[in-house]
Amino acid sequence: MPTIKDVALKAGVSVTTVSRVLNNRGYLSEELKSKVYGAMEELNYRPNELARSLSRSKSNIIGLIVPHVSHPFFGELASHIEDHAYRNGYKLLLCNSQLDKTKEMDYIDMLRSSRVDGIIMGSHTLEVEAYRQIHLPIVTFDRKLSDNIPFICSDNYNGGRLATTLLIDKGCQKLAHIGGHPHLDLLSLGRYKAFQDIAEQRGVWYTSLHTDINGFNFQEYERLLEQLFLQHPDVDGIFASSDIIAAYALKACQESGRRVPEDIRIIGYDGISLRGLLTPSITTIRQPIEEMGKLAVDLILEQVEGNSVAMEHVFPVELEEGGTT
Amino acid sequence: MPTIKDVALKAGVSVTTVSRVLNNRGYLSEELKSKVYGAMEELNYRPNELARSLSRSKSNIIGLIVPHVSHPFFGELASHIEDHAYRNGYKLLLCNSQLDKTKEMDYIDMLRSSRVDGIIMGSHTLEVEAYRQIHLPIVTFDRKLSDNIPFICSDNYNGGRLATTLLIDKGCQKLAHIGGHPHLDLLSLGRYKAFQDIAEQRGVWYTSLHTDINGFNFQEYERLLEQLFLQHPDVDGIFASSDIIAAYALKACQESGRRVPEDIRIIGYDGISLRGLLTPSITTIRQPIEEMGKLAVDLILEQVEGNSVAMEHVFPVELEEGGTT
DNA sequence: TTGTAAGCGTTATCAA
DNA sequence: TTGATAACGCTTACAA
Repeated sequence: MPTIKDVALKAGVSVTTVSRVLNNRGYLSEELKSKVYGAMEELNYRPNELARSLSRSKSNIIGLIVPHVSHPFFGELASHIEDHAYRNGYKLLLCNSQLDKTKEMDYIDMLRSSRVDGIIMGSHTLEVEAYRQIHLPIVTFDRKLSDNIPFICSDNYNGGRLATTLLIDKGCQKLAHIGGHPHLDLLSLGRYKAFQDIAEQRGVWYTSLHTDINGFNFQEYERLLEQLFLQHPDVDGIFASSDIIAAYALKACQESGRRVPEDIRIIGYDGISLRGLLTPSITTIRQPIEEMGKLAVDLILEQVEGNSVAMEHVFPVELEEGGTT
Repeated sequence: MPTIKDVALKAGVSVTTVSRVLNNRGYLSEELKSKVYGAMEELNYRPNELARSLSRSKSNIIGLIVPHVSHPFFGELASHIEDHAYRNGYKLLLCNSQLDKTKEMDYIDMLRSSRVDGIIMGSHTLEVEAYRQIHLPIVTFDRKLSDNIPFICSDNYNGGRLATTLLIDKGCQKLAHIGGHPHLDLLSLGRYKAFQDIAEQRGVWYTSLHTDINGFNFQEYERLLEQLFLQHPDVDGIFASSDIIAAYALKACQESGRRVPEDIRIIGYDGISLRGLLTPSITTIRQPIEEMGKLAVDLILEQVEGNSVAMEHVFPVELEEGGTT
């Protein structure tokens, strides 16, 4: 591969000049520019980003850690993050933690070693202290790690309120909530909190199930629903904390002969675009995934530029009725 | 951030020695090792991968270009690629081309500038020549670009044969195929070819629809199905070239009062894990996505190490019956 | 306006 | 067994 030296030689100038042309710094005559560009063209020269990054102490890489990109919510989020990063001249290093502590820690180390300019955390299996040690621009999703790490989330409590209220207004009398493990003190617990509050305020019976700490296991969702219907066959309203869980709930209902929404109503959370592919399409609480992804990138960029950023970024949610309520 | 120099100073040795310890090269007394490791520990030292990469001319990064990670098939594929790369000490740079020529070309340039060790291409919107110019270890999915670029695909023709045969054996008499744009000379066209061949051999009527060149637009799938049922309301068998398209077909059937599989049968392709979430679950031709992803990484690694690799990697497919046939 | 030379943090080649 | 020192390819004072 040709280097800046080769270009300089061919153009009959110094490397400094080539570098200047490359970065458009200082006064450069048109003649000089075209001479240098010509040489680059001829040699099919591509500046070595590794060298640039080393020299500038800036890699233009953002690390993204999520549990699984194959989970539709994170897939969509990652897509938006990638696109926004791209538009800002950044590259994205993709890390699936699989909610494995070791892998997540490994990745944090790798990202630091790779001198990424910032990390977007969509997975949080470690102790708060581990994140504090990162000393790099960070943004997290759905978790408040400390007072000086910005986080992005949807208005979980309001989402939970909307969902629960809808179920009750439609006449449900025995509610169930299915969500992630509460031990992970995620902000999404607000959904559950609202569920409890509203159900109690309205005097409606409710129960709750959750995945084990590893979450995101599709088979587990099936198991949970089996369990629910075994213990409480007369549940007539389910608030699932993700559209995927809601989809499994729908499936379990259909397979057990329950009519949706006549016998039992279901509402999910997230608003993934795949929800429209089910029949009936799932009623959900939509988070603005694209805007949230964009903001994550913006917050990293702001921090990279040394600007201070707000810590709390709560996005409004919207009830989107499908056919399951 | 502390550098190797700081470690050397603190340990009272030269940087060469620290580097040796870091890379475990040559004879190193236990005493020396622990002295150096101790210093690293104390300083919380992390080797700078940018510097290492520059010096070794090897980044340990693989670039992955796909149309959209948010598409379940590519999401799963990306997950497996990521995990296998991780297990081999490689990082993954994620690029969504969105089937946009400019973006794809941009990314190829970015990846070359970033000195990635290889590129896995799951998107191909450019002319063959553009890929030939890359001069880097490459692997492609579902497309043969030239005689010396290895490719990975499933046994598309056999998959198409299995799918079509099943529909006909079950009694379908008017078949429809829905797939991607045939202009992209992808190997997945083999599915359609088999569909035609078998239908003709068996003397069954058939028609075919395809997306426009940009593909992967969920709304377009809905439009295509509307069109199909308008023109051929009596179609009783659909072979969709992806499970997602099949899911939209299922939805369209259910919404138009067609009973599946009584009135019309549907079979998809891919075997994404989300297919189980639909009711009824979709019959599909399963590709071994995990193995294919792993092989992609392995083929890059082999090339990186200078070994020659086979060019054709065709994976067997499996018919997996769900409730739509 | 252009060039020289010293970094950036490693690894690798020689000597000692 | 360890250590100077020159790369790796680029940016950036500082000079000219």
